[in-house]
Order: sequence, then structure tokens, then C-alpha cells
Amino acid sequence: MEKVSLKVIAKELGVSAATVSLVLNGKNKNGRVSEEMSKKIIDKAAELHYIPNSLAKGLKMGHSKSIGLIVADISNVFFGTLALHIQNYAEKEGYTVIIGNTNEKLEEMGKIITFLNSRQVDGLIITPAEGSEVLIESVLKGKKPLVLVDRGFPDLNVPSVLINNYEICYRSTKQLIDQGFKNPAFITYRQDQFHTNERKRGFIEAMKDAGLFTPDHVKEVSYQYLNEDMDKAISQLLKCEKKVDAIFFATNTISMAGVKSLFKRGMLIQKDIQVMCFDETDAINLFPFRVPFIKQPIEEMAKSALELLIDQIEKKDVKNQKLFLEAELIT
Amino acid sequence: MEKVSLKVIAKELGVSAATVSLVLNGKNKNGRVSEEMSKKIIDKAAELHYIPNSLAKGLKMGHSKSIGLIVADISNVFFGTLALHIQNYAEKEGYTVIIGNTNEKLEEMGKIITFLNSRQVDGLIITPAEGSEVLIESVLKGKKPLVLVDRGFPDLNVPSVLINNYEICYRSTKQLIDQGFKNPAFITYRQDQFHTNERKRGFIEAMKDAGLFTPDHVKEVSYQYLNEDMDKAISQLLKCEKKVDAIFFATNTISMAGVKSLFKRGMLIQKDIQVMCFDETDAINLFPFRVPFIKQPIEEMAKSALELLIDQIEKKDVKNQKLFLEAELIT
DNA sequence: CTGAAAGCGCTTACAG
DNA sequence: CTGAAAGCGCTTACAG
Repeated sequence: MEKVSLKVIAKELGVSAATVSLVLNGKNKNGRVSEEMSKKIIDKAAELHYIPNSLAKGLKMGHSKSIGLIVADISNVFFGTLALHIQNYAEKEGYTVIIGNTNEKLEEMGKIITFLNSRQVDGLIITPAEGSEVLIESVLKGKKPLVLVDRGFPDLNVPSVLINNYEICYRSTKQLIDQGFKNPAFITYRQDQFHTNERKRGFIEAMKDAGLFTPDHVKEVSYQYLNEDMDKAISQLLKCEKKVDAIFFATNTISMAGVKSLFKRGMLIQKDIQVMCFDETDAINLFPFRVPFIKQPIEEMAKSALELLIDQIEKKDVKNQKLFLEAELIT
Repeated sequence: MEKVSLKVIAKELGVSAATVSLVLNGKNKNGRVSEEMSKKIIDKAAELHYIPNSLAKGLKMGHSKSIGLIVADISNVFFGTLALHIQNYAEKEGYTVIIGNTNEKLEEMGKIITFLNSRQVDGLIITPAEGSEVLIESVLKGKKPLVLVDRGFPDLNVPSVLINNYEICYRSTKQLIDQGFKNPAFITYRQDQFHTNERKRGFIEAMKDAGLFTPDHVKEVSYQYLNEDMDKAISQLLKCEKKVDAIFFATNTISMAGVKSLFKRGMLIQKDIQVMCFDETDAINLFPFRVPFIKQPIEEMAKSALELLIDQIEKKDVKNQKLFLEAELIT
């Protein structure tokens, strides 16, 4: 099967490649090409199953109509869902998305950015890894359109789509307190990222405002030894002077590990101990008891991130907008 | 910041673009370019942060060094994990992967294939949707390298990476029977796909061989109304003449919906009723009781699929191999 | 109104 | 041993 290019169609019809290009791209303004030839070209393209070569088009046009999406791990449901929605919206706008996984590693993130740049992506949507400010700044310097999502850097002037982490965690903690829990605890990652810091701050402030704050009730676990650290953290919390009667888990992976650890100890959730989670997960929906959780507007986040990116790509409109979408406490 | 191309480097060094290309691609055989100039070129490229334009390279070379991966839904953990591993292996081989979601819809699948072709992917890895034989055949005709994964078509001569669905389901069912369960049931999707048919067949044959088969104990649910159908199916199973004492769920989404439905009825899993699942899920790992499940070798599947594809792309080696990897029953 | 030509950034066969 | 030239498939400014 011969490769079908513009030239092939042109030759078959005894017309120039330019004419074919014009017609097929709907750029046949003010009747440059006759109705009749137009139709012939369109028919012939269909007959030959002509598929334009987007590499050539991209090279000529100086854009690839593709964007890079960099996440920590595409097999994590949160990122998977984010990716799905970003792809859906991107498709509507005619963009492909190429996904890269960092595994939360800085070096990986650097490699992926270079790789995506060589692929000539028109822009980047990134959930930045810890400590990647410098990398992000270098992308900014390269003038490549960029949007941060889920995680942002307060000191960096870069378009970002975030959620109201502080506020939602404050409110959720307050609700626990209002329900009568006297000793809620908080378990989060041992990392210095703005979004998790904000979640922690929300918890701490709410506790302070209620006069209940105990520093020992905030525990940190590592990404790498999640399950082991979780077992230890929960052990400690249950041995605390003021025995913990509720736990607020700061992310979906932490929530899963936490619930697992509680199950292992034979504790009855929402009876022996109250639990509050971040993000919806398959598992949460399964339980015969209700677990309140904070629901992030993932689809909206995807949509906004893409809009912010495409605004930059197409309208060269570089307002450094930071969007804070509202998460919701589902009880 | 000026765009850095080969030409820029060449001009700065007073040498031709050809020479720069040769050196940077390590094609400087038999000392065509002097050591000294070589070093200068490499240094200059680093200094200018030269990133090759893979669009141009792809256009010239006739390959894009990218492959398309078509799955039903990237936010499903099974596909997410598959995608993660495929990306990891692809990266090692210097390939990008572009992911498309079909949502199990035939038209979507067709659109995505055309789209990926226009992106000039060098090959396709597909988990085909129901009824997509004709589409797959048309891809085959286009001579584009192709590998099917997870789901295959027995009548089609196309390289595929599958698992031993029949056998593993036979063995798993037999184990239920050996454990003393007299009335196991099977719940699967109402669809005509080879892989799910094989799973069902494994269950049925094992039941027949034990003299226990009851047609009423095989239920089918729809993809679209999964939860409603599941509630109905389980109701019926529990009302059966021979009361069901175990349920074998045929996929991970079905397993989740099934467990949820059982919880809703207040049934104690592995006490009131024995449950067996397909695929590992976060939720399964959570429970304080053990749920036996069939573990697919996802990473191996990813690796084999990629190998089969790259063999075709690079060595033009088109043996129509069907690989059957072994799933494992984890109890 | 239409076609020929140039050029996007690269690679490689060819001429010197 | 090295550079000039052609060409991958497209688009668009330009000349007729």
C-alpha cells in the first residue's frame, strides 16, 4: 500500500499539492478553488484514506498540537482520573497528551521535561515533585506554556490550578470537633510541599481555635515505607495520654494505608475510632459504614488546567493566574 | 531565547549541519570528524542546551519513535498499572507512548486509531473493545505493527499477550469446591469477548467435572448498570433453590461492585458467603479477612507486549505469536 | 484565480 | 576526509 500524501492526491487530480492542502484544511477562502475541484479533492482524499502527517504539519507550523502531562504515578487513581479528564478535554481542542511519570523523583522530572521538549510539546501540565522549584523556574525561562496542578509553589509566579486545602481541612476538622470528638489526630506525609502543609495547617488551626491542639497528635509518614510508618504512627496515637478518638488522613494513599492498619488491629471504624479521608476511593465506597471524605473537583481541575494552558498557547495570554477550586466534604 | 537548531551550532563553529548531526548521533565512524571538532560540537550543544527536534527527525527518518496504547479507561487501576509499566519499558527503548481511551466504545476506538496514525505512531498496543475484529483487521491490512493485550481474538492472526483465563478459572473454581463449597456462583459481564468467555468456561467446566453445575448460578451484569444489575443478580443467587455459598467475580470492577452489594445486605464475607475475585485491588488488601484473588502478571504482560511490538517495528519480524502468560491464584 | 517555490529541522547519499 | 544538496510532507507568501 503506497503511502498517501498530499502529493499523491494532487497528482491523481492533476492539481498542485498547495490546492489540496487549502481545500482539506478548509482554507479555501473567497472561492479560490472551484466548488467542483473542491469536491473532487475531498472525495479522492476519502477514497485513498488520506491521513495527514502531523509530524510534517507540526514541523512546518511550529507547533505539535500536543501537550505533556507530568504526574507522579499514572496507576494512582487520583492521577489516572486527572489524566482521563485532561485527555478528554484535550481531544476536544485537538491536542494529544503525552503522559510522564516522575515517581515523585526530581531527576525523573527533569528527564521527562527534556524528553517532552524534544517531542515539541506545545505546553506542559505538571504536578510538581517536592523541591522542584528550580526546575519549574527553568521551564518558565524557556517560555514554554506551563500550568501547575494539584500542587503549587506560593513563591513562584506560575499559572496553577489548586484547591482550597487549608480551608477545607479547617472546616472538616471543625466538623469532627463539633460532632464531639475531643482528640482528633492528623496523619500526613513527611514532606515539605505547599499543598500538604496547607492541609496540616488547616487541621492545626482548627484544633487551636477549639483549644484542643496537641502537637503529638500530628504524625508524619514516609512515602517509601508507608505501611510500616503507618502502623507505628497509629500505635503511638493510641498510646497517647489523651487517647485519640478520630483520625484525619491527609491523602488518598495515606487513607488506604491508615484504614488497612486500623483493620489489622481489629479496630471498628466509625465505632472504636472515627475516620476522615482525603479523596474518594473504590474502597471507601465499599464499606458498610460511612466514611466522610474530602472530594476534590478533579474534572474541573482538569478542565481549568487545560484552559489555562491553551490560553497561553493560543492567545499568548500569560496572566499568572492561580485558581483555587473548592473541594467538598462528603459525609 | 533563540531556538537552537543544528544549524545554529554549525554556524557558531563554522562547520556544516551535517557534521554536527553526525557527531551528535554518534555516527562519526572511522574518524570522519576529528576528535577535536567532535568535542567542540558536543560542548557547544551542551552550552546552548540543544534539544533535537524529534518532529523533524521523525519526518526524515520515517518513524516517530512513539507507540499508541489504546485501553478502555486509563482511570481503571488495571489499565493504569498496565500503562505505567508499558511506559517504563518503552522509555528504556526510546519510545514515547500516547494513550487513548475507548470507554469500551467501538466508534471511539476507530477515531483513536486514525488519530494515532496521523501522529505517525510506529505501532499500536490495543486492548480491543467488544466487536472490534473488523477494525483490528483493517489495522493489520495497513501493515502497522500491532499487539493485542489482555483481550484477543482467537480467529485473528495477530500477535497477542493474554493470560490463561480458562485454566486459572478452572483451578480456582476447583479449589472452592475442594474447600467444601457446594454451590459456587459466577458473575461476569454480559458481553461476548473471548477473555471473559474463557473465564466463564473455566468455571462451568470445573463445576461440571465436579457434578455441581447449575446454569442458574452463572449471572451476567451490564457494564453500564453495574451496581443495579449486581444487586439483582445477588438477590437471585441468594434466593436460589440450592442456596449459593460462594461467589466468583470475573473482573476487578465486578468484584468491587459485588463486594459492595454484599456489604449492603449486611452479609459477612468469608463467613456468610465465600468470595473470590479477579485482580488485586486496593480494597481487597484492606479487608481484615482474606479474599482469594487471581493475580495477573501485569508487568510481564506490559513487557511482553512491548517486546512483541518492537520486534515488529525494528526487526520487521512478523511472527504472529500469541503469548499466554500465567495468572496466579493468591489465597 | 492558481501553481511554483521556499522552508520548517533533520539525515544521508553523493560529489569533491 | 568534509561540505553541499536533496528530500521527508506539509503550509503559505509570492509571482504570474
